[in-house]
Amino acid sequence: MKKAPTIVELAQELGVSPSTVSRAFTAPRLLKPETVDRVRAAAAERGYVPNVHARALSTGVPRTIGLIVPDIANPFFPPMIRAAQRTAEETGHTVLVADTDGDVDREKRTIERLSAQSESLIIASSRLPGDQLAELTARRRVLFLNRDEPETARILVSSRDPLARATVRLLELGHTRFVYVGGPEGSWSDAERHGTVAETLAGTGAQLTSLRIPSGTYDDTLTAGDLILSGAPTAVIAFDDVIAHGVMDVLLHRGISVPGQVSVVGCDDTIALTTQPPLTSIALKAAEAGELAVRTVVVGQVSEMLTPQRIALQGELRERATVGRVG
Amino acid sequence: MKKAPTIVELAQELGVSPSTVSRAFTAPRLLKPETVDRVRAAAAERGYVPNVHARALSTGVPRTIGLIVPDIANPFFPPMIRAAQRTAEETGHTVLVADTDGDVDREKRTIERLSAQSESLIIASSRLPGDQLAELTARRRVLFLNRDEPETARILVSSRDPLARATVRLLELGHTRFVYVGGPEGSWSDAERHGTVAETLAGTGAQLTSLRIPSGTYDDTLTAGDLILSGAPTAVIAFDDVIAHGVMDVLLHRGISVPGQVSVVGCDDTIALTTQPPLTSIALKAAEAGELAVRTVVVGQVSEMLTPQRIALQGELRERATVGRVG
DNA sequence: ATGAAAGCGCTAACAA
DNA sequence: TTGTTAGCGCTTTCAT
Repeated sequence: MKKAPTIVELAQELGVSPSTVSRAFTAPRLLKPETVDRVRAAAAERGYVPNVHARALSTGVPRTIGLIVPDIANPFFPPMIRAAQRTAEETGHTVLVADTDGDVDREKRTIERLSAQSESLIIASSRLPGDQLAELTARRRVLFLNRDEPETARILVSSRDPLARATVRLLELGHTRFVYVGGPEGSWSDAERHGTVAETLAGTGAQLTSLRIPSGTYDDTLTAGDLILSGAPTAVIAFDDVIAHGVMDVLLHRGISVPGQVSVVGCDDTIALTTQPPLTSIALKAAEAGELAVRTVVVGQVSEMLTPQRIALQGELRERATVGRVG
Repeated sequence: MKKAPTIVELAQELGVSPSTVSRAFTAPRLLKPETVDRVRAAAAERGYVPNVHARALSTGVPRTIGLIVPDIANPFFPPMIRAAQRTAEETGHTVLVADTDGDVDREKRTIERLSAQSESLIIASSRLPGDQLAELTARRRVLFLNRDEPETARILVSSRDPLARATVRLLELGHTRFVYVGGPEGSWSDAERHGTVAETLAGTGAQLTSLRIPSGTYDDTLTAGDLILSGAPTAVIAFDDVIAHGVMDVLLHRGISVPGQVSVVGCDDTIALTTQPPLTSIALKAAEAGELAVRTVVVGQVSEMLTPQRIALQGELRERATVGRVG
């Protein structure tokens, strides 16, 4: 296997100094344009690729951004990861993705491991206790996604506005008995969604019953059918589309028509999932969050911590066919 | 921001030489056990983490494995990526995942970029022309996933055996008119599945019609409804579950019962997707492939190319409720 | 069993 | 505009 040439070899072949070769890539404006061309041409021809490790060691800044997610197989994350990687490319950064399994210990270990080789960390849906987050922020350049801890830099993929809008819409259509079917315990998203529905309904006289499908699976939603229907709801708002799908099938099995008798609203707008009739849902700004996260951590001195700020990216209501007038 | 100590600082504090600290991690058997303990304890306490860049530069082997996939958002890949990362951890390797968008140029650039910082490359569903693959294999330590190029090291996530079994089963149930609804053009999986169905049906007198939904989307499958049904099939075998789902809804819309009048078989066994009745499908060994891929590239000298070999991991037929006697 | 020293490939003062 | 030189943090002979 033929290995790529080093900067020194290239320099010798060209009869210039190593610094000249280096500068042709890192500070071309310091060189005579024709020198830059000559070096770059030779580099391209010989297949020279700068060694990231040597560069990182020399400059002290690894052009790497660590991205930690609880579960890469959760369909919410891949679009975010993609967007982060595309954005990082623009500034020559590499995104190192790691998966914690939603496990706190694993998350801690992953943070340790990635810290050592990244200039910044982006942590999604962190399960770390609040005090540890604060401590972490003080020592590392870190940005949180979907974790709303005061005094930290964070970006939230919010469904507040569109969900409030959906709830108001249901109210306008005459709905009075609501059920919120929540998802995993301790999730910021679940808390936000539940809170939004509760706040919007407060003082309207409408009744809200809440329950939770901790696993978030379709099967468990089916199992919880009786519970969901016990309050004879006219509208069901689900934590996400998978649960909403389960709710629809519970309804279907009992001959309850959607949206004729009961309206259903999902969240996440997972396109892979196609229900009959098409589910009204909320499209989240996951990709935008990934992009913004990278842009945020890439600016400024790597030796400085990120300025604490809270950015909430509002999703969009996608009105389809599962919401109708109460009747 | 307090930065992690280096090996030299740690050595000074302990009153030993840098080599001793280094050896406590890389070659503890050369040291007196009590020295090892002392160093490790101090390291843990001071939060010492070896600098991967320095290590990679010094040893010449970056303990990094590049994993290139066409689309991280394709539900087939995340489980594979997860498994690869978990396995890589065992040997202290890091998996660097990159996404090519299914674009050949981007794939080439990604290969260049990752080669420079990885000891091996695992490339899934490569779109590169055959001759370039050969050239690449000669220069880099690379393993292919789902790309069946002779003379290369490759692992194939196969559905041949289970799909042949499903086809035979349909034959036994009296089916005679089959339709294969294919997926993306040029995909190895699609070719294998189509080929398996065709080979199994050959000489049985059964009739096979084939078409393709290049986008692989649910909506486009719906649109192709007339085409799919034009041959009045009694059994439809779909490239994947998304297409199978579309086929089922096409059937549903026209009042054709499943499996009463038409049987349907999917592939991939995407659990997120739950059809009515439950879809008979084929579970693929994606995670196993990710694990095996890492184990394969991790062994041996990094300066040597991988020995060409073809490993096919057979999936499993999951018989559910969409296959029945021809009626 | 441990230390001293060289060097991995690159960048960044400092010189020229 | 270009060259020289000294590290970056670590591993690894070679000494001791």
